[in-house]
Amino acid sequence: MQRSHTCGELRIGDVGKAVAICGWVDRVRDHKGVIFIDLRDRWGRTQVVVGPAAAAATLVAARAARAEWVLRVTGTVGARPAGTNNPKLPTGEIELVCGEIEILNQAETPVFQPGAVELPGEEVRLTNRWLDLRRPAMQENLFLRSRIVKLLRDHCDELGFIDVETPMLGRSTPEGARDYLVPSRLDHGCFFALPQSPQLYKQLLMMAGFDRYVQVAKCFRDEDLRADRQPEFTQLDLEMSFVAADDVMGVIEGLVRRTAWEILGLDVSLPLPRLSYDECMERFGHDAPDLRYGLEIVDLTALAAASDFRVFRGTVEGGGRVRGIQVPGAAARFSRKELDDLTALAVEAGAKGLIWLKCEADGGWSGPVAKNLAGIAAGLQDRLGCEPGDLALIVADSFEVTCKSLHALRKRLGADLGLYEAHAMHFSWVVDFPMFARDAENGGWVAMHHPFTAPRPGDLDLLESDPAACRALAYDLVINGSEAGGGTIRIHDSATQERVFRIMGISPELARERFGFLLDALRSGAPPHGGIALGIDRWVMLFGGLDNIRDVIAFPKTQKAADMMTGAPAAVEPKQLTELGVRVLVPPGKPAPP
RNA sequence: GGGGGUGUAGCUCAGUUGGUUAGAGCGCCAGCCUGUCACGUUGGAGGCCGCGGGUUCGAGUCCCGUCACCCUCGCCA
Repeated sequence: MQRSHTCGELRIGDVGKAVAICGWVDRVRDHKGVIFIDLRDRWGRTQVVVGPAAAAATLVAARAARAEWVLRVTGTVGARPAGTNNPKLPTGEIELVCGEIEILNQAETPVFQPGAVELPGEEVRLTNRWLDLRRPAMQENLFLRSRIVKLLRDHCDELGFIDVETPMLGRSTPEGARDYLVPSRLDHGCFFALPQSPQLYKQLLMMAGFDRYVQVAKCFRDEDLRADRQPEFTQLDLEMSFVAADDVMGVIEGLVRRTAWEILGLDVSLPLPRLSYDECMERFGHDAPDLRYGLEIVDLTALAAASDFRVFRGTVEGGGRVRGIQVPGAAARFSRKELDDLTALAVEAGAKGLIWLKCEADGGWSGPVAKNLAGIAAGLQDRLGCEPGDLALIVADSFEVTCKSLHALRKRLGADLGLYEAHAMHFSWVVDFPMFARDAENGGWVAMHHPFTAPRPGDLDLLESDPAACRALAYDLVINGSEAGGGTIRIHDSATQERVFRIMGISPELARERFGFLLDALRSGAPPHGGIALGIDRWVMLFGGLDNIRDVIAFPKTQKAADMMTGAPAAVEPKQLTELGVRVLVPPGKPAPP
């Protein structure tokens, strides 16, 4: 070992010890007679002091040392002189009185200093990720991630789960997200797909009798990115046999409770609240509602039907809905421009407009259309629970549009009005999802979760007669308005599976070709089973109080799914393409690497 | 693919109504400094104003296009 201690380890009790530490030069403060060097490593920072009595070579090295040089320093731990302690550092009561400095490596002037106060732009951080990852904040994020992953694994291990790895090179299936494809060298024109999730493999492990499977699984989806979405991401994927939804949810609740306690010291009471999908859409307009604050949606359709206001009447007569939210005490807080911004937000979500009403001191409404609503003024106040000073925001449109726009407004207001504590955590389940949703492209039915989801036993009869009404044995874990996990009980008999395929327009022949192995396995003794996958990146982000998934991923991708550090994706040698039987239609602008 | 934001020194940013030589802080280089810890202090170097067109006597500033990064809608079983 080149070092006896780390840079975060030495304390007042170590005074007098001869030690050796290694690390990066965080800062040098050269006072001519005495030179201070802050040496930094993963564990912390220690001040090295080089006095005028130091050996000539040591003085030369200390004067030469620059930011991010890598040093090995030997010397004696000394107590700092009275009045020079640094209470900001855990090592602030001691310093390493320098004996010798060994320069392990020099460093060019860094593009930015990991210890700097100002955070560089993300482009700079991503191109120089190794520097960015030297920053204590980023190191903390990755430590947190490591702790959470270990905790999840330990918990599953204690519950008897077996960790099984599944292939990365699999078969493309048309369902779901766009696949990342890998061309086959031995079979030109054929491609592997990187897994969007190990879904079928883990079901087959149940059919193989493994009973309880878990994997920290890398997943790939070639879709556009978001602040909380990367094209490659990590799931805690698990599956259990002989279970009902409650059993799977129980395991996850144990994980939630343990993680919240060990990471945040938070005592989460179980069971977690459960909301049905329908209730979520009615009360919050979204299937992953942020329950850290109120601003629930109120239905005003019946009231609107009785009004003279043409917009309301027309919407109701057209089968639409009139819904709104009451924003307590907000009437005075929003200027005309800010209300215009809120309107723009609603319009962006598809609404034709936003009706805003301010509840005045005399109890009446004011606002652009207040006079049109005279007839139902009292009714509105009653339904919305508005008092003087409150603001009411109302959208009249189809149910879907009222959901989308009011959800957007709710989200904006919750954040802007500071309706929740910065560190608040709220965990809940959303259950009773519909089995199917309409395909936006061809109008057919598509699986809301995935095509292997079991319908509620009581809804089996609805499969063909009324697919829209059929509910699934599905459950999503929601943390702070973010989908942090989702799972289902799976279909475990081939007959039901084939029925579900058929509803989604997958013919028996197509089903056999693509999922023959699954249907065969289902017919060869498949136990009832179900499972869930947790988005680990999101978990770490949420438990770390962060708002960006890239900060919990060591080497993330940009919005164009590029790696700014390595330059991936990049062109390849023509020879490689020939070997793979691949021809590029539109060559990229950048030259192939040498 | 659509909407929005950003792009000026190594980094973070300012830059007025289009007007002379584009500034600041940090960092860098050099000098001074024996108790600092975001050390202090004096001096210095450092610019394709993302890129390409255009308007103009004159463009960092106005117009058009384009690229990159970020947020967002679509998309994400």
